[in-house]
Amino acid sequence: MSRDFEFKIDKELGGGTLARTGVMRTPHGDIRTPAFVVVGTNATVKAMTPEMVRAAGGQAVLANAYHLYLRPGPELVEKAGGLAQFMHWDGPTFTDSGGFQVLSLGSGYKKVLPMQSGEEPAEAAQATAKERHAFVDDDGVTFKSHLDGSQHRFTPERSIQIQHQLGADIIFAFDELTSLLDPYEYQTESLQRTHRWARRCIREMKKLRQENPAKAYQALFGVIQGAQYEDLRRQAGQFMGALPFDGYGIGGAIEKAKLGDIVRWVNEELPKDKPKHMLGISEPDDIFAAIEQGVDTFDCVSPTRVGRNGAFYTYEGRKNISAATYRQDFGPLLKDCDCYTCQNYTRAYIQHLYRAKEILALTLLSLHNEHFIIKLVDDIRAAVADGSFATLQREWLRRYYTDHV
RNA sequence: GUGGCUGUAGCUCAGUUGGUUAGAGCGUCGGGUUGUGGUCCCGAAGGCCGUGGGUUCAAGUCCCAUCAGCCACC
Repeated sequence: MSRDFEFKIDKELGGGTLARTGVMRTPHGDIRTPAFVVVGTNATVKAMTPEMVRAAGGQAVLANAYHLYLRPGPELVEKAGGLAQFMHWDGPTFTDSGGFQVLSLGSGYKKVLPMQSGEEPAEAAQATAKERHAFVDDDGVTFKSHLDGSQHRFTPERSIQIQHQLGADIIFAFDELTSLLDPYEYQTESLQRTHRWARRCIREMKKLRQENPAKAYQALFGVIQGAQYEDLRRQAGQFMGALPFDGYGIGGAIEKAKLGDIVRWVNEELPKDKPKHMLGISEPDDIFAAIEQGVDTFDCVSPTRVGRNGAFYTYEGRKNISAATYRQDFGPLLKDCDCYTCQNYTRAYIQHLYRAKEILALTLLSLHNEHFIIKLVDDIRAAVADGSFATLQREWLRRYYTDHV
């Protein structure tokens, strides 16, 4: 347990929900929760400067051990003064363990983790086997770099060592990602392995803290797996909850329709006073569902990724800037939005930039999207605090998902 | 003027010895991307195959004429 990390719950919503507001205290600043953590995998939020991330309301940034291990290497980041200093971000940072990436990037991401089922299982499984670049054994994972195909190996110890060098405030235990397509027997076997790995992560963290007291500030979050099975998720919650983690990440293969249930099962088992981070979500309905069931922080690549592909968020749903109807639209992306993009640029101009493949388009769209999602979470936090969560959820989602002509 | 080359989707081009509803890339129009490969994927629209004749059961493909562009030589 880190002595420099603290989580305090301010307000619980009650009424059959697990929603709450709180504050995470890290050595590099506080995070008011629920909070959306901005993803900066490669020690950068793609297309945005840290000042822009801050202006968009971002409180914390999450980078990735897998990517930074491959390039530029954790030694360099450590030499630079750690992740935050290296990337010029003066706030809290997270790093993910790389457990997800060694499997998802190596073996065909789309095939491993379908958020919405609807794919032919046989076909998908075949593709997974064919493209497989990663192999799991009880000790760790051997995988091939997506950059140059070179072979590497992560173990729980190695992942923690790398994250220790990267120096983020909050780091994650090394876990095994399974696919919804894996049979129950394999999910069970994998879960036991993830739990053995969790113990090894704690042991390695303890050792590193003793060896290097100056870096003892890092908080370690355990990751809950268990796929779509209630018994496995609850079992994971009980097992991991008994270990001395500073907080928990909820991960793994999650079918969209079951997201709320899965989070509830897990959070009913985990200690209430520990912070819960949900890995990789940001669709508005998912955000509401996760917060309702007690998630405190989450992260997602979506706002920047969809932005780089021309999409922008509005209260009436997601739109595409390349749409012909915006050719002569001299209004902002979103009326009454107070982000830098909407305050200064028109849809017509941003469409021109996007069609001309100008890099500023990516920046302006990413900034708006990050701001939009962050503001949504800020509004939800306020609604949890004043008890209006249910009303906000109902009205916000109805407006967003109704077909507007 | 003579000889040669080229005319197929908005653009650049493929189209076998003539053989079903003529294809690709880009562009256009629309959709997708949830612990990030500025990647990529999925749909759709769009073509009197320069024009007119001819041969043939059948012509983008072969023949003739004609128009346009390019090149070379007078």
